[in-house]
Amino acid sequence: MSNQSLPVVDPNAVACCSPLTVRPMDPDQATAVAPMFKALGDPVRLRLMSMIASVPEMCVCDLTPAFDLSGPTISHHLKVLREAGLVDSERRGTWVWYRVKPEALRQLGALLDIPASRSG
Amino acid sequence: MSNQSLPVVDPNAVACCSPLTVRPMDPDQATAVAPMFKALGDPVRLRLMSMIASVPEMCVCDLTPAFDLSGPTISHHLKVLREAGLVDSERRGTWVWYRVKPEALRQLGALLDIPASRSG
DNA sequence: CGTCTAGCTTGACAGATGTCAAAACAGGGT
DNA sequence: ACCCTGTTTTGACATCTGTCAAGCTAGACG
Repeated sequence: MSNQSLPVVDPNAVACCSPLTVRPMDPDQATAVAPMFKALGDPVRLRLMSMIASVPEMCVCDLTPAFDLSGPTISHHLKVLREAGLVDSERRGTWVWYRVKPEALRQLGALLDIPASRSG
Repeated sequence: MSNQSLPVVDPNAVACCSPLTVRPMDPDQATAVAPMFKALGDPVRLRLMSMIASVPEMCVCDLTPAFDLSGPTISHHLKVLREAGLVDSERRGTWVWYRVKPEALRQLGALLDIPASRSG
């Protein structure tokens, strides 16, 4: 199989991530993306996300004590972020480390972009 | 009262809207912003938002028929978007028109920005 | 005033969500 | 083998959410 005719930019991907302000989202894309926004729609998860995003990676053992919440609850919120595709986790020895998935952040950011032609 | 010593940029506002990736959000900001993400965290509302954002303003009468949902349900979702501060509505005669609030979109977009220094 | 249309509010209900306690699981150290 | 610590899973429960039907309000037009 040759890759000689692969387009440089997948046109589907362009439609997929063009800003909200450019064209109405099709229902499938909305269904795909909504869980990411939903995952960020809780104050605890938003803080978890920003704590993880502020550093290369973060141990659960450093996340949990920042909240007045039980370990299982933090674990639950981390699972929601993970299943939304916003973060990845990896166990190394005793501790579990979380990292953001920058491409997910970029996709959401792209959706919220306001093109220069609409900045009024 | 003179305004001679007003800072050009409110330092609080900077802290308020610096990207997630720059520093952990403080709990108050997370509580303030999460409802906006939450409002976008439903496929119907995400589509409504993008339909409204794609044009200067949009009549409810043109939004409702785009969904297989009752009028009250659409009205409910529009109320959620309105109370999250993402859109404004105005009645003019028979119809009600919805507009996006660009500054809200910009605030969320800014939070998701990935600074050039972190683009790896 | 009466009536028609557009949109919102209320009430009800099934299903989802946030939380914790208890139990289970994973590694490390003794 | 045993326990200790860190993390996740399970089960339970109160609250929140998405949806619709029915009723209500606002404006246009006779």
